[in-house]
Formats: sequence, C-alpha cells, structure tokens
Amino acid sequence: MTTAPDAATDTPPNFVREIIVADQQTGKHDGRVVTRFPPEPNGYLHIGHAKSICLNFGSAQEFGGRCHLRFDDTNPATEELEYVQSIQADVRWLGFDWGEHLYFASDYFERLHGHAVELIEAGKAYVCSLSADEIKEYRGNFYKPGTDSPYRNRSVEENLDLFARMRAGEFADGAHVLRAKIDMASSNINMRDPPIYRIKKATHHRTGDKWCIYPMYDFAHSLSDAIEGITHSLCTLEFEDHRPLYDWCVDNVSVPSKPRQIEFAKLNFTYILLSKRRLLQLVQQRVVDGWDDPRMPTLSGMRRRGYTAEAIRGVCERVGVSKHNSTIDISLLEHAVREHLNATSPRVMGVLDPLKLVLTNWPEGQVEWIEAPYFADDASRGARKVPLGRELYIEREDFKEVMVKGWHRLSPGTEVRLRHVGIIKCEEVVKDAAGELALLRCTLDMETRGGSAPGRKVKGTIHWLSAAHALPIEARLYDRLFLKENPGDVPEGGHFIDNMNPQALQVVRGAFVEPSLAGAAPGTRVQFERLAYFCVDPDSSKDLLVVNRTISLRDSWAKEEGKPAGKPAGKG
RNA sequence: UGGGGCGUCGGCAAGUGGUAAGCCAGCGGGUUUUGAUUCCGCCUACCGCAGGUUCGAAUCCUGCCGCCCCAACCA
Repeated sequence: MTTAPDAATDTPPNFVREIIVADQQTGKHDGRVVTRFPPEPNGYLHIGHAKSICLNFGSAQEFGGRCHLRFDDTNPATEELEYVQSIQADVRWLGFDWGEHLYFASDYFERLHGHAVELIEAGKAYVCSLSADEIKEYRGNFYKPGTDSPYRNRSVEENLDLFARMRAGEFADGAHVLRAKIDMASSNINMRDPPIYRIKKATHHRTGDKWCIYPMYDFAHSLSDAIEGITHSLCTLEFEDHRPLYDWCVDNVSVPSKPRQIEFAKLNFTYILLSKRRLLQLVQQRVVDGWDDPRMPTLSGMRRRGYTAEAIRGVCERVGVSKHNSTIDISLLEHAVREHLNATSPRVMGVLDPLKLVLTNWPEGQVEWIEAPYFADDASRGARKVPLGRELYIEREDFKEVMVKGWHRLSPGTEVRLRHVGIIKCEEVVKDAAGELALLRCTLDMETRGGSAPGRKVKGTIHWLSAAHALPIEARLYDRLFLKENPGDVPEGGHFIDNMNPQALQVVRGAFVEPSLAGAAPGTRVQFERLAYFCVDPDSSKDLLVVNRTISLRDSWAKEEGKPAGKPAGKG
C-alpha cells in the first residue's frame, strides 16, 4: 500500500487522491484519470472555484491524466457569453490548460435529447403535465412519501409524441415536463421522479433559439461526464444526495463510460463572501465597481488587486481536501500572498502621506543618483538609481513630535537612517501659520553615507523621496470588504451589505513614488518598502500612475502600539 | 416522524489497532540599512460524549450529543 505521489508532489494526502490511487491499482478505467471543471457560465469565478480548479486540474496532472473545461450551460436564462470568456481567462491565469478539451453541455443537446427518448422508449421516463405547484405537492416531503403523478403511466407512444411536440415548441413554458420514472416513495427526494427536461423558451447564448426544451442538471451533468469519459467527477458536498440519481442516469442510458462522482467540501474564508448570488448583487447594485473590483473575491478582482496565481494555488494546496464544512482563517490567504510577493516583488520607495524634510547641509541644487538594489539580499537581481536632493518627502507617520517608549523613528533631536543614504538628525521642527507641522530641518551625517559607519548605530531606517523628482501617484488602499468574520451572518431584518467595511477602499491622492516607476505597465508588482505590496492598475495614464495596495506588510510596531496598556498609565 | 454527510490544538489538517505530523494564527527571543524578511524556541490537544472489544483504540463495536446539506420545471 503506497501512496507515493504525496512525497513527490509535497502536497498533503487526501481522500480523493486515495481513491484515484486505489482505482489505478485495481486497473479501473485502465488506469486513466480524466477529470473536469464544470462551471455554469452565470458569473465570474471566485477563489472558491479555485479550489475545485486546482483539485480537478491538479489531480489530472499528478496522475498523468487530463482535465476538461466544460461549461454546464443548460439554463439559458442565467448564462452569458461574457461569463464563458471570463471563466476561460481566469482558469488560464490560474495556470491551468485544458488543451483541446473545451466542451459545452450545449454541444450535447442533440445527443442528450436522444438519451431522453431512449429512456421514454424503455418506459423509464414520461411526460408529466402537472403544474410546478402540483408536482411539488405530489412529491411529498421529508416525512411523507410522494404519490404517483396521474400521468406516470402514459404510453410510450403518447410520451414520445408529447416530448416531440415539446421540442417542436407547441407548448408554453411549464405546460409539461419530462420526468424520470424512478420511485415516488424513495427516502431520497431527488429520486422521486425528478424532472429531467423542461420547456424554456429562451435564447441560449450558444444555440440561440434552436431549442426550447433544456435538460436539467442531474441528467445533463451525469451524461456529459459519461460522454466525455470522465473517470472521477469531483463536486461539492451538497451534491451527495444527487449521487444516486447521477448513477441512475448513467446506468439507464447507453453511454460509453461510467464515471464516479466524489464530493468534497467547498472553500470558505473568514471575512469573505463567496455566494454567487450575493456577489452578483454587489455588482448590480454598484456597491463595487464590477466583477473585477479589487475588493471582490473573484479571481479577476484578486488579480487586479495584485494577488498572484501562485499564492492562490498555494492556499488551495495548504487548505487540503476533505469532507468537513470548514472556514479557513483569512490570515492563511494573506500569508500565502505575502510569501510569494516577498519572494518576487522588487523593493522601491513610495510615500503615501508626505512630510517635507530639508537636509540643511546638502548643497542647494545638487542631485546625486544613488544605486539602490531591488532586493537588498541579492544584488544580482538588479538595481535602479534613486535621486537624492536637498528637499525630501518622508512619511508623516515616521515623525513623532513627542517620543514614546519604543519609538525608533524620527523625533526632535533624534537620529534615524535614510534608506540607502545615511544617518540624519532632526534639528528643527517648522510649523506653519496655523501651527501645523510644515517641515523638518535635518542634517545628514556625511560620515555615514551609504548607510552605515563604524561605531554608529541607529534603530530606525525610514524611506524617503526627492521632492523634486517624486512621481505623483494615486494610491488605492484596499482592505477587507467585510467587517464581520462571517459576512453572511445577518441579524433579523438586516442586510449583508450592512456588514461591509466602509474603509475597504481609501483613495490617496497626493502620494508619490520614486521616478524609477515612471511608465510602469499595469500589473507591475512592487513592494513600497516598509509599507505594502502594490500593483499598477490599468486605470493608470501617462499623467498619473494608479497603484493598488495588494496587502500591507506585517507591522509588529503597529501591533505593539495598538496594545492596550499593560498597566494603568502613570500619573503626573 | 425521513434521508445523506461530518465531528482530531484558536483556524485548517495528517493519522486507517501500537501509544497524536505539519501549516496558519498567537506568544517569546536572535539577526537585520524594510519595526519587513529570516532564524530559534513556546503554543503541555487525553482525538464530540459515554460505554464496550483488545495486551494495547483517535483508529473496531454500541448508544448518545452536536453541526451541515436535501422537499427549484437552478446548478
């Protein structure tokens, strides 16, 4: 009994992999592994889908199989071409490739229809003319078995005729439905003669008006899997009750293979909402700026925000695959994002809230271009030149007029290091007429140029910009979209939108970045040293760079400062 | 009054009869020209509860308890 793949891929073992390994060992499906990712094109993909994508494509990859991308487009009322395009882009961005295997359930409409006829001919399906309400009534409930439809015993001929006329468009929506004849007394309500075809006179985004009857999920999905030779059909937990019906469909129709449905728990995160219905509301009510708003948990939103595919794949891997309904701590996602960005983002300097600082002993008009490496620990990864002049901007937050214990940035009379430059001392604090802090006058210790000097030690290093060269930017600071750990937890009479974080987006104008970023392409990711990771937004123009804060750096000082006092403050 | 799942550290999650991995979070410390990164420690879980089988059980059996899903002509 060996589960060798684990060690090789460094991914934790899980029950799905175990099943596949066991199937390969027993020679089931001749050892082939064919999976599929089957989205309905009725919305954008979000991070919850990422788990399914990684599982399906990942399993196929791992076992030398293939994974199909199949659109489950059987409900023309909710589906759109825009979604089929965005879904493909997102799956590709995540790093997966379906090769030739792009399919649509709608491509099987003719064939599925044939299988429906096959069922009718075998006496295993019938046209039911009860209304939706009546069908519901006849279905019974959890405790009461259903009762047979009065149309259950229509003759094969009549069923065939009726079904043909349904297809021909002779009847209005809802007039008839084709039902599988299974067992109205089953303890599993899905088996109580489930409808498998309904009349829906709607234009389909691919088949247009060719059809006015459409197959239902259970029938279309199971047979599509079988038609494609899917071996392992991975879906989420809520479909467990559907498995008997899935198997019934495959077993009662002449399809070339017998796939196995396996259910796993879907992904959930604290502070994130992954309900398609609700995400759609956010978009439609314009609470956000679209599906790709960087505050959205959609793959397109996260991409625009600066999250990387590697990070998202990484979380999916760490999270594992099980049958528990679980909610992952959002910090795991944040960790994965920081981890990858830390390893890949060039460091540059940007100032979000500028405070002017004058180096009084720096000659007026003199500019020095300092060579600064993009990665402090690896010079081979490149460098850029940063201009240094007499007038600088530093982060307002890095100056405190009144010292506090533990503070090691700038204060009147204290020293701090200017990154890549040397040690400066704050000699004078200048205020404006209104008494507001206007600028700092400092001196640069020329003995410490470069940043260090024997015997000199300063605890703080701050970032800065040459005022004359600083590039104006618009910084969009993003934060969690919801304040509640479970955004879907809404009090009586409340709305989930009430749980939103009004500060989830703060637009900062009047921020600056070093000139090396001039003309940076949208999608460029960098770290603003000591602040956060940023990503250049497509809204940027030649006049104004727009950057999105992907995620802030961890900040143990802020945490320290925010701590409640250990003991009552001393008096006096 | 039904059926289907699931219960292992704060959050995930390994473990499949031999005496509880790992990750995230949290806490403490070292290094550091990012209070970042990194490194080193700590986080002492009686495995939902109660019985039973066994030399030995998180792992097997029984009974409870708790949580999730299911009664669309949605997927």
